[in-house]
Amino acid sequence: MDDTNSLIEQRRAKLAALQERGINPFMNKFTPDIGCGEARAKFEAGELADGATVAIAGRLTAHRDMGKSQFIDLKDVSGRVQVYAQKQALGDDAFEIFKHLDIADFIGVKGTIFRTRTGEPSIKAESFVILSKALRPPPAKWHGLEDTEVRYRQRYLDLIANDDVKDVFLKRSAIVREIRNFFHGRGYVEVETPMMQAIPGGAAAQPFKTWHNALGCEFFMRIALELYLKRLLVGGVDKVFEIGRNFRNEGLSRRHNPEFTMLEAYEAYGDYATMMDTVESLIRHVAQKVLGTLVIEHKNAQGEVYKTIDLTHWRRVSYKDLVREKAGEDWFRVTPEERRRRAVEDLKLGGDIAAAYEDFEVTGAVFEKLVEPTLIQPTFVTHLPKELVPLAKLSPEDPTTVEVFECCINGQEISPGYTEQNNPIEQRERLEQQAGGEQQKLDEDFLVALEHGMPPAGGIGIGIDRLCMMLLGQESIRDVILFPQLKPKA
RNA sequence: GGGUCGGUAGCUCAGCGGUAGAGCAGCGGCCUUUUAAGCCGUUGGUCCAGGGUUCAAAUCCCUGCCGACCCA
Repeated sequence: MDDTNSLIEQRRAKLAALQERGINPFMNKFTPDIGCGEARAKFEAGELADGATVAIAGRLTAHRDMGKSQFIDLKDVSGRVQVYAQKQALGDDAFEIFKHLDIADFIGVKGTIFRTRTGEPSIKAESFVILSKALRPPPAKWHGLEDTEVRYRQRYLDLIANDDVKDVFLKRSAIVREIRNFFHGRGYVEVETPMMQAIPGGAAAQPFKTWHNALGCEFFMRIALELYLKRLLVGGVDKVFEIGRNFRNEGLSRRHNPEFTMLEAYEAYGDYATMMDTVESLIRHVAQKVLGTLVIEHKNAQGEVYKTIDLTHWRRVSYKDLVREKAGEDWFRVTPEERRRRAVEDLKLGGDIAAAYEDFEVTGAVFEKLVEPTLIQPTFVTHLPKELVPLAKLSPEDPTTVEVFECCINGQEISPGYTEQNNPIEQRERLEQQAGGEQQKLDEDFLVALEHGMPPAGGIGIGIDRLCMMLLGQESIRDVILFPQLKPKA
């Protein structure tokens, strides 16, 4: 990145030449009165009259030199518009400078809008100023930028070169906005809770450690939002949500980034069933508002649809029924030894089942490896074994299970939801089991809060990154996170 | 952590033992309604890094770095 090459040297020489002429190629201020794409659209729609004067600004993305006249394209977030510069209109000196503008420079242009012979809405330049001289060449003209490493490390180049990438991130922003709108519309309160925690709770995951100098103690980056939001239920904030970053010190993959964005929402007097309705309504709302459809098509590079997700139908089915579909009707009636034998021999899960796995983990592997990846269409998997979920309440109909769901779409878990545990005594027992005897890992402050009384409540979490993958047709989490984690370059 | 693939000009890539290549971009020239403008000319390289084999290495071998995918 500290490299120099002839293209950079040329641009620096142009910069020096401009400065020698008394031109400042990094102007402090230029105020456009309309966006580039906006001007074009309004002209096409007849809202901007032929010959109207406009001031536009943007990045120069292409130029077509005609000798004594020149066409350039200017681009801003609203889109692209063509600018037409003539030597006789700008004058010899200014036109000479105009001709030597580089692709990627930012300029401001004042002129009149008109239509060229080929029908292109264009701005006939009357004057222009250089707003920011680009000292490096842009990566691509029409191939786009392909190098994944450059795309992720220098995402700004990806956004410049690949319009479809920019579209994904603009839509991600819209998705988050609509999530907020949805919850605000239902009377939820949005809050912010600590990211640095003395005891990282609410999930089973490896945390990142950090250190506070003045307090002289260790902190952990949060792995979940849950325990603080429940404190707020205790505090009387009956409908509460937070959208925030979680940090998990685990492997990176196409579906995992060390920091990822989570939504959690809790509603007093709700339960897992009302929260299923909430998740379904939320995702329908977001898809309809952002994408204008409930039928999501994932397309490959050739534009062919290879996967369709239909958000108009949401299946609700128990964990056990799904396991039976894949592993046999009598799966839960045979002995644990027989289940393990079948999983390893018949279902060929030997590589996924450790010798130390308990019986429920054997079934868990069947679900995770054979069921979950097949759940492309929206499916609420309900009534998970109680061993899997320490923070939920037992199901009265089947006390070996808890009142929870996992909403799976696109072959991955998008959202878990529970009838939240509010019995402080049972909660303590479950957390103690989970902590495995490490007393200092128990969040005593949380347990004290529960002892003060938490209303019965339903809660959900939604992985925003995975939701975006599903809605935006991206198969890698790195393509919905602007700056995904990569190993630092030496 | 293991396996597979990849790293060559600013970008996209070819070359796979015998002088470092193409298209586009850049630079110069012609052209005052073009739009992947066109035509003519032309510059540009630590072939990821280091070691080895060889008369000769971008190319074969080893090690390392970075990335993608698959698996754990």
